[in-house]
Amino acid sequence: MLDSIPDSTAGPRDRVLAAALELFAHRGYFSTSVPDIVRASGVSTGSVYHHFGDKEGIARTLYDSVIERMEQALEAIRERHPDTASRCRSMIELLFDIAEHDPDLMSFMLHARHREFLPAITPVCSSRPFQLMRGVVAEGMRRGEVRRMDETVAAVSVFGGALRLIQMRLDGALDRPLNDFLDDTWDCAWRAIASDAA
Amino acid sequence: MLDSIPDSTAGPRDRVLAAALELFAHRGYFSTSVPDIVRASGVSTGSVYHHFGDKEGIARTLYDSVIERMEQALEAIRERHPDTASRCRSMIELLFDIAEHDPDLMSFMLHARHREFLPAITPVCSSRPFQLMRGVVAEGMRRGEVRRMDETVAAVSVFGGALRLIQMRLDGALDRPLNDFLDDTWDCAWRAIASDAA
DNA sequence: GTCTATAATGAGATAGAC
DNA sequence: GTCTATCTCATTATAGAC
Repeated sequence: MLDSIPDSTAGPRDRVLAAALELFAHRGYFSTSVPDIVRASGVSTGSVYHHFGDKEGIARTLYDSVIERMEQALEAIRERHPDTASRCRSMIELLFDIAEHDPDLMSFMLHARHREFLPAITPVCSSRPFQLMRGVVAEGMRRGEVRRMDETVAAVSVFGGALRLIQMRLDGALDRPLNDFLDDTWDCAWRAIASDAA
Repeated sequence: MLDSIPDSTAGPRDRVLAAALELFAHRGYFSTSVPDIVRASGVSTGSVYHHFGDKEGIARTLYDSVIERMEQALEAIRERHPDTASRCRSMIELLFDIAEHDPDLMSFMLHARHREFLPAITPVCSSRPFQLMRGVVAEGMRRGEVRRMDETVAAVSVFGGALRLIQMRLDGALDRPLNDFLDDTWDCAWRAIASDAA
């Protein structure tokens, strides 16, 4: 699993990141001011600017760390599972777990409009974690586990439902935990792209 | 189809809305200042505030209009098509068309973080258009056209892939028009939820 | 209803002591 | 490295003539 960013005991850098993640996830980047982060983290303005340069630097650091940890977790799944179906299922399970266990992290990663405040960022869909997920599906297609079709369509079709469900959960539109829906979600996801042979 | 909001010939109200839609879609709500809207619309600050009260009022008006037109278009599809499969397929087709023909509108409707600037708004997933889409799927389940499962899961599974693909297209991560992917997308979407009997 | 000019606020960022 | 005090400036919003 992903480790959460530490909060109270850690150094100022991590305290700022933890506070920023929570504030960004709940109010959004633009509705969070640097003074808000200063208050919530207990770190002074000067220290914040010393470590991160500017407000955007906080968001960038957070984004990079989130993306990297996500990628590692997905890569670990890819290595542990040999076949495409169990890889994809485990990835959906991971996403559900993170969304339940660390909703702020998932919220920041998923629905934050990063382009609005991180000008040089690549679109979420092109980020390395998503590319990795797409790669798994593409490999499944070469192996005959996934039906022949456009690779992008296959990738969005197998993960799109789960991502949408996560978004609903984060928005408070779903009362029960995501795990309750895992079996149904996975059934739909795999039917969408599974090879007819299998 | 949805009518675009008028731009140059219309009254100040519509000019402001058209300019705001474009600016919000491209830069986001928070990166768009009222002076930006004033410049782009050619309507004065005073007039803008006279009509909309405040900046949020512009976004709210836009949001309501977008949601309502969307709902009407979806409802028209529901009335025109008797069976669940052709209803869902037409809805995906509609979404693709809007995303290609009026990307600003789709962008504002889909990826705008409305909660960040419209405090009282209901989550996108609970908006009436989405509820309508969900209702169509639920009806299909009662009729036996859609497999028995959680209704929410069925709804996100049939539309999730298409929505994800639209997001990629809006983010510039997809070079070809969405229509090129319609058949593959629909095939996946319907396999995900179709009753085994059919 | 529409406009220009302006007020008031709070933001991001810096200076400089410790 | 950390802090407080402060600067600068763009933003939202208003006032009041026409």
